[in-house]
Amino acid sequence: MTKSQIAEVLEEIATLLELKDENPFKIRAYANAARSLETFGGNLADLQDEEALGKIPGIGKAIAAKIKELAGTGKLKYLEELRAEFPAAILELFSISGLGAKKIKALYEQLQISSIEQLREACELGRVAQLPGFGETTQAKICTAIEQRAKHFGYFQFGQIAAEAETLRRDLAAHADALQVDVAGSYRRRREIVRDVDLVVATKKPAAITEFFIKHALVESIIAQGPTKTSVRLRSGIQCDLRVVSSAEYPFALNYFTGSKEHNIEMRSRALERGWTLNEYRLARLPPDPKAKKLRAGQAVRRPTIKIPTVREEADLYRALALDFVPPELRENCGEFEAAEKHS
DNA sequence: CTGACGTCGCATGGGC
DNA sequence: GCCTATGCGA
DNA sequence: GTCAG
Repeated sequence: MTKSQIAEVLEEIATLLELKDENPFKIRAYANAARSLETFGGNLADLQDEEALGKIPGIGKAIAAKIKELAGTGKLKYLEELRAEFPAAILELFSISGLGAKKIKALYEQLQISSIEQLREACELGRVAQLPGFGETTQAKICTAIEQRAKHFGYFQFGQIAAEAETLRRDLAAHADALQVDVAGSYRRRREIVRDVDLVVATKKPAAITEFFIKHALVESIIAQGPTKTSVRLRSGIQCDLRVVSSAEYPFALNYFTGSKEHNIEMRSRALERGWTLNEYRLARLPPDPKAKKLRAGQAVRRPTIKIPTVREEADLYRALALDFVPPELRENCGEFEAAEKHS
């Protein structure tokens, strides 16, 4: 069994544990282990060497043993047991956007729904809307989500949507109230496959930008709309998210929404090392730690906090974290930090 | 051994 | 109609 | 379930 196949198994375990309503952190532990194994570039000569496996971040004793079993026998008792608790097809329901473990579980337990086809039928018969926690609106949304999936499987080729993305960026940028505009997300990272288009706009008039956006000719329907975040469906069928922020927040939002998730985690952790906290809006001083107090009452105990540099553009943020600028294409936490590390 | 594990915006359903 | 807890997605 | 303190 290959590394990727084993990672997929760990993903499946995470999904099945979610359906079982297991501890969310246990679920994430499996998902993290899957990701970690997948991206682990090190010399893993032997997937059966539990000791070596345990050294991979996110993989401990329990998961190392499971990987060993998989690598050795091609099977996993634990997985078989989990699978036995649900019909095999039920996992495809997770590909309907808007459906998560909780809703899928309810549909399964109360209407015995375990496939997309069964779900479509139940929606058309109006049965889904009767369930507690569901309603007419949710039922209708599920119907359109099923149609969406049939058309695109939820994925798009970069080239398929490049023209739309650029048009939106250009038209937003031409708006008098738009101070800065960029396409972020996996599109900015130039991934071949993208699931949505993420736009970030800096403005002093969020409402004006949002209104302009939802009325754009490329927008087919509105999925969600709020003061800072708006999601729409474009004519091509792809989902497009608009984030509206202030100029001061812009570099942070652009960086955050460009990702990748793994890259962001590493960025946050580098900020932490310097006594800062990084999120999609700002770099700030770490809030006072409640238990690091009490010593030397009366005296201000100061943490080795470094003064926060001003960040006006994305490059400033990398500079603040003592990194060379990392081009979006390389932001996958596959060695870019080692490469960007400034050895002083 | 024990506590943390990211966090927040939006839509919805249901109770008032 | 308003308020809030929950699920979902990112 | 994994990790750091």
